[in-house]
Amino acid sequence: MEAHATPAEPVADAPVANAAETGVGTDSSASQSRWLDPREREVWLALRHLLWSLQPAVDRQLQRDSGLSGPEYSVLATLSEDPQGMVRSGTAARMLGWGRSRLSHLLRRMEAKGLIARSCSPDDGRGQDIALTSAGRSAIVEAAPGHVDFVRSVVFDPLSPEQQDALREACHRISAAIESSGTCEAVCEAEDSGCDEGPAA
Amino acid sequence: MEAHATPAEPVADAPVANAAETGVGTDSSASQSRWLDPREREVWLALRHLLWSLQPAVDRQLQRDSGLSGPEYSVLATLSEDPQGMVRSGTAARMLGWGRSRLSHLLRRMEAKGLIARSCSPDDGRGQDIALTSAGRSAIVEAAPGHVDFVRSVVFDPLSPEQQDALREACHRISAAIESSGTCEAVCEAEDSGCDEGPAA
DNA sequence: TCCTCCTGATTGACGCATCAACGATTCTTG
DNA sequence: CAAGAATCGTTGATGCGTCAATCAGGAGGA
Repeated sequence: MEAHATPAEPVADAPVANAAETGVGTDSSASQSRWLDPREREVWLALRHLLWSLQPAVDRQLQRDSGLSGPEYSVLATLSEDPQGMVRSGTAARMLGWGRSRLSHLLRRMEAKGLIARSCSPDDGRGQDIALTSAGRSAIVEAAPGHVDFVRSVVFDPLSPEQQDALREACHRISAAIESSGTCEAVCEAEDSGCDEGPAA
Repeated sequence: MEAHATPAEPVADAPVANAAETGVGTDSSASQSRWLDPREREVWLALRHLLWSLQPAVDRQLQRDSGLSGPEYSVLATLSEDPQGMVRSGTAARMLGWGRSRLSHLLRRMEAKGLIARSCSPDDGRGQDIALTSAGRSAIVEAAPGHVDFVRSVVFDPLSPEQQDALREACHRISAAIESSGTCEAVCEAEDSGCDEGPAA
């Protein structure tokens, strides 16, 4: 059921399985890291399962119903937020919390598909202005309702408001811990962005 | 701060932003999907942020401290669970909740690195037995403690036991909703597997 | 002005995931 | 036993993400 790279109580003195998968408990090894106890293990497995299934599920719904990949949708959504439907590449990368490279690769493919257009000369000769094409706007306008419906059916419908708030709080705390652990990178430099006003159809 | 493909109140009658990013509210569009209200939006953004940061963080920690990718670690962990350190390819795929193709590609690379070995003849001529090499076993044994420490520091330390349980429950519910939405695939067919006993060093 | 440094963005290489198609083997059934 | 079907695993194409290297434009100082 839970399946997935599941752990296994190794041996020795270490309480139980490691993070979520392993089976290498033993006593030797380095560190005196406390293994996860059964309860913690269940928590981690549940979270792990969510990580492995939610993102792909969202992507698949978009792909299936709108022919857009998750990242493409994110870019189009970001552009659609802007009154002009046009933002600097670097700004978009910051808003998305992505690295420039990642966005650049994606924009190349999206430009080829006609979803966005790049005009290379702003006031700063280095930047590029990314603009939503009409095809891009149609795509996002058509994809949004289904996306919202899906998210609602998958994360909101099965949770009570209290559970939703608890989830938000947990997410915030974990995210904060990740950020102060130095183990992130592009995702962390995000700054501004809020919600302007959507141009819409 | 939250940044990320953030929404934007579009226009019209629709309450607010869509799932988490968009800006294409409008009144037209199809469906009468209820947009997310501000509170829901916050929940979704927090979850979205977690999805985008936790998995990469775990992968980076593994890569940095052990030279293993996340998927590689999962495979090694799965093999290490088995007393023989050897399982059928298809079985491993089921335990991991992965597609056969995905595993096959990964195994090819792992075999090239000497982490695992494939012996092609079991009782069933189609299958392959995947075995942990000594190098593979060393790798997982060395990587596990750091992995557990990281998971502990990032998801358990910042949460009270009550919050952890609430998180588990929320994850279960969302995962269940995903599975009954038909928007998953390989991840969902998992069956058996629990925790045997770890072979360890 | 010229040189240096910083920033903005692209590129190529590589690992990774999905999808569709393909051999291969085993099971099933007439 | 001999199709035909289901299963196992691989492969190739393509999209996606990261990293390191690179090019291009702009900013500050001598």
